[in-house]
Amino acid sequence: MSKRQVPASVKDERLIEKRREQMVKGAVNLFKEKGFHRTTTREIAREAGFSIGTLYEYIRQKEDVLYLVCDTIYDEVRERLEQDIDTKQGTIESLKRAIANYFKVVDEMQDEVLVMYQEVKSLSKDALPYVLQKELEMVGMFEKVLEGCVNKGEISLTKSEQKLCAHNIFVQGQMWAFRRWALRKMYTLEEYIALQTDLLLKGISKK
Amino acid sequence: MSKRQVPASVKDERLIEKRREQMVKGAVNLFKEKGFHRTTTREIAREAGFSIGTLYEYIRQKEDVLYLVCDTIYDEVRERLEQDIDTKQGTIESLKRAIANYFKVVDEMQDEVLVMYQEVKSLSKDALPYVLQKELEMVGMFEKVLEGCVNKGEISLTKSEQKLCAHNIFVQGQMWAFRRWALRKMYTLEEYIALQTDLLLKGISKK
Amino acid sequence: MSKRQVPASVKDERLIEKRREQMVKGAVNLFKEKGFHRTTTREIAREAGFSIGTLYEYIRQKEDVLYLVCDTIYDEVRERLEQDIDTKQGTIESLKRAIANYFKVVDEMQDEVLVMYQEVKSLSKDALPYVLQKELEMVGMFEKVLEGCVNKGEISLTKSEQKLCAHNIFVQGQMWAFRRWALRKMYTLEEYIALQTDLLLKGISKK
Amino acid sequence: MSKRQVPASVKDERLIEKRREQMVKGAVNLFKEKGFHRTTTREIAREAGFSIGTLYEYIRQKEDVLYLVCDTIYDEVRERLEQDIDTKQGTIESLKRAIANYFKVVDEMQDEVLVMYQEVKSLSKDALPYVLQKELEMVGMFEKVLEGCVNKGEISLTKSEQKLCAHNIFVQGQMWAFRRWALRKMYTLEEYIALQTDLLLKGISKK
DNA sequence: CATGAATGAGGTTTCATTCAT
DNA sequence: GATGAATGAAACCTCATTCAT
Repeated sequence: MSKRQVPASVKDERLIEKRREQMVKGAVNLFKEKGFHRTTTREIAREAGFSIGTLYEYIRQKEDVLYLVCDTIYDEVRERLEQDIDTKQGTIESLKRAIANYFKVVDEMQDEVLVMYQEVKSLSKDALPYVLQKELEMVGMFEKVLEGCVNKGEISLTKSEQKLCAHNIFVQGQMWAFRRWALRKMYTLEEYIALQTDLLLKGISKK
Repeated sequence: MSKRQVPASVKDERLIEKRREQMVKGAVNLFKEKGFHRTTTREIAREAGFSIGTLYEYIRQKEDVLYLVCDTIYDEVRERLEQDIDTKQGTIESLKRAIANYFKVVDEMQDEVLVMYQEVKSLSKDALPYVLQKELEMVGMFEKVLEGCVNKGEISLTKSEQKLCAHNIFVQGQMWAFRRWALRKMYTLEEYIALQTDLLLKGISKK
Repeated sequence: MSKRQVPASVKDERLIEKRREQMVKGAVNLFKEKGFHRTTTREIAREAGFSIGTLYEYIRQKEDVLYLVCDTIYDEVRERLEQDIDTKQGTIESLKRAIANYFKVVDEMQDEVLVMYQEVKSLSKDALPYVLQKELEMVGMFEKVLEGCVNKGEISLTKSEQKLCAHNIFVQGQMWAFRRWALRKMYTLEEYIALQTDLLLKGISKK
Repeated sequence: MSKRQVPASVKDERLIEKRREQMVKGAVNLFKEKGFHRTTTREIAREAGFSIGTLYEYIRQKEDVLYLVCDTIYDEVRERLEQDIDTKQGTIESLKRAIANYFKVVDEMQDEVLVMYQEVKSLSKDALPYVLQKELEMVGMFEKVLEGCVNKGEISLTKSEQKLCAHNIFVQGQMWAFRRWALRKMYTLEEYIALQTDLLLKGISKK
């Protein structure tokens, strides 16, 4: 499944990219504050720095903005993950680093993660699969890291456990954004990383 | 923080309860399908089986419906949890049962949990705290169970770990609802319960 | 043109009178504050001390309340005028007394006068004539007093001037209510009475 | 106290002026017939010749239309008064002319005057002062004329009497609009002017 | 005779989208 | 390629009135 195209009336590809960047940037700010549905297209245009007419030269519908926003955020998160993760090393240490780095990315992009997290469901049946696919790919990255560790004999997990574990890691990262109302009162980011890593590795039962 | 009151024009308390039940039931169905914002008040009224005028005899604003929906769902989930959970026993077995029961409740109420999960953020600043409070109370129940186990020496966790672990359990239950698009393809409920419980207890690192 | 009947479902005449009194009293308070259109029938019922259902046992439409209000106020103003005015005496003194008394009545009933003044126009084409008729009757009282003075040779006015002068007096009384925002800052009631009487009698041109 | 601004979404000032003119014109017609409260925003838009959406590009609330209507009418009345009145001459003749002209303006604009007269009270507490201020300015114009006459020794009035007299003149003009149901049956405009001027100057008591 | 729950027409307002300039 | 005025469907909400109890 490749990238979903959002048609524009304008031809100049360079310009399209530029305008859409402005658009997404403005939209994230607004969605953060009021959510997708309470944000108007006029506000998006104004925040992006151009007119409502221009906005519609680069999208067909309001929902396209949401898609672009989600798409952009996922791309950025993934890109930053890819830089940090070494899926081949297969050491506990590399797993820990992957988790820590991912949690840090979430922390730095918490607004974006939150927005995306809360608004994906507003995407049309048409656009949703593309975004979910991206999520699966990211989960897949953690799966790879785990697999590496298993292969190296550092940990022992069935395929099923690997997959679930990858989902857990992914969700625990998002948790830091969408449950910050509760977690932030209790932990710093570093504590959160340390605790989650520990629980993940050792479990809770006595040895 | 006690229950937040939604004022009604109608006086008969019995009737209020009955009508609101109809209302919530209808609303959940609609929210499930189209989300809060895409659902109109007229649709809610129709689905509930009465007129738009009558709807507004029992609420002041559309948002009140959302609050009542969230409130009702939380109450039901908690009620069912309370029946099943034994916070005093302090055995690993009782912890497992608590988790399994909670996950089963989430499974049975997956539509409701999903709705609530996705729409809480649409609540006004005014209503949100009441709902978050309820969530914390439920997390607190798992904390108690964990504490019981610690006290009995069955497991060893710091206070901090207990709290985080309770959050994790709670979120992993919700996960079964909000990530069913991915999880359902891989696991049955029973498998999910078994795997999560195992990971939680033993962790992933080799003994 | 006799009194316009507002039909009631209830038979007991005594009761009708009592309920309508309550109704008018409550309504005047509300109209004073928010005007006829912004006042709801429910509010009228509540302020009157009974239920919306009961209200509609004594009127057919909301507008009937307005008619009853106007009717009642006019009757009270006229009644109080009739007590004070001596149309036969024909002295300047009696004219002065009539004016002073009328202005005092307006002052005491300023809320009612204001309400009536501002809301008559909301009466239906059907009810309006009855109320205007009452107004003409009151103007007629001043006309009589003026006529008395003319007949006694105290003042000299043509029939036309008498009529207009009566209107002027009547409106200058209402003025005290509907322009109180301006007049009250400049005059006490006594000053207002004295000045208006003086201007009326002597005019402004040098003798 | 300067002009109260009604915000528009449209930027082109020329266009705003034009559209608001259409709007006010249509609204006066409708208010004349059914009053402010019984006129719908849709009707106003249709009468003005554009869509409901366009209407709301030029106002924020229905009440803004009423404010613009009142504002416009006052401005027009005043403008026409200013053209005619010579406040400096100080002759009885100029006073008579001022009154006659004012009464003629009221006669020509009787619908507008009536509308404004009956609906000002529906203005919000926010907008009312601006309109009352305009009324005071117009009263002030008559005050000036009277003052001129006093200074020239043509008439003799105390300051207090001048002020009241100005109010009387102003109200007697409006009377011709709001009591036309009674006055028109008795007098032509010319008769009304002649009689009121006469009564004003000479009073009613015998010389 | 009194009540108040139910109704739904209709009010005001918003806002995604278009299109002439 | 950019603008922003115009549109009107459709949203939320109110409230006069009815009628079964």
